[in-house]
Amino acid sequence: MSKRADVTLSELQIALMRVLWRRGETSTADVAAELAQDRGLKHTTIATLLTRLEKRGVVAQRRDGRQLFYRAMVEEADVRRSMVADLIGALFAGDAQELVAHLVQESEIAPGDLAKVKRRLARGDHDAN
Amino acid sequence: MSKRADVTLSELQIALMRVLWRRGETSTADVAAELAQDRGLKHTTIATLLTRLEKRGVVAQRRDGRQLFYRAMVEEADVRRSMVADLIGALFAGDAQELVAHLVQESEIAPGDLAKVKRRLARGDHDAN
DNA sequence: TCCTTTCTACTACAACTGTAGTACGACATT
DNA sequence: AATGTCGTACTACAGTTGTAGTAGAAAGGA
Repeated sequence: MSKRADVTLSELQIALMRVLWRRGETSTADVAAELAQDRGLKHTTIATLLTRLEKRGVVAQRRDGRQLFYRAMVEEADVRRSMVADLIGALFAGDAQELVAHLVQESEIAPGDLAKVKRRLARGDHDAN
Repeated sequence: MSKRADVTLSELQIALMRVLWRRGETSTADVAAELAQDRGLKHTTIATLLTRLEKRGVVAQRRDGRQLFYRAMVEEADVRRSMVADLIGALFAGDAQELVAHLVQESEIAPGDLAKVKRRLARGDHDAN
């Protein structure tokens, strides 16, 4: 009935997904090109990763000739939702306010920025700063 | 020079640590009692988990007779710091403000609560609501 | 038509995690 | 002393992740 809730991915898997989120359907080679660049991973490694994500249903593959194209089956927002919720559950007793307090205390964010974020969201501006 | 930075723990490992954070030095049996209760885990499972955390240096053990007592070697704040930083890095392009925006958009927190958190921190009140 | 390059499929392998079972020594109880 | 109990140490085993190598088909070039 609701969204496919639990999508937890590793950092590397998220990096893979980011490529697909940004570019839409992408060939293995193109994904590999970006990741191999940034992280020195071999093409076969990327191919393996993509195959596994496909097996999990996180991405879907389409074949065209001998090439495979992948596209994301989960949205970035879904992954954020479930992973943030998991973190809050595990580390902040399920209380999101505690997480915000942590961010301020650890100087991850300045107190004044809270208001800034609030204002920007109030404006319906979901992006800029 | 700085704090032992990278402490990433699984949900279950965090649950273990929470016991140690709350109770200080605790015997295997006592940790097991709490966790076995909540999660239906066997004592030997908890013992294994603790041994592994000890090997990683996350906890330290002290032997008294045939019993082992464990205590946390990392603070909860350290774990929060590194895990939150990892999450922000992986999922919010390193921008903590984006995480806060996410919390508000996904209704994990009400816009008005941002101010509330801010006020309470300004008061130096690091706990209550 | 061969040789080379390109891709995918399959296999491999070590680390880490969740979850226990078993063996064995120390203690407590008859 | 004989037994049962408690607690630790060691072993096990499947699933996931990071990382790749190799084989074999296909496509492109010379």
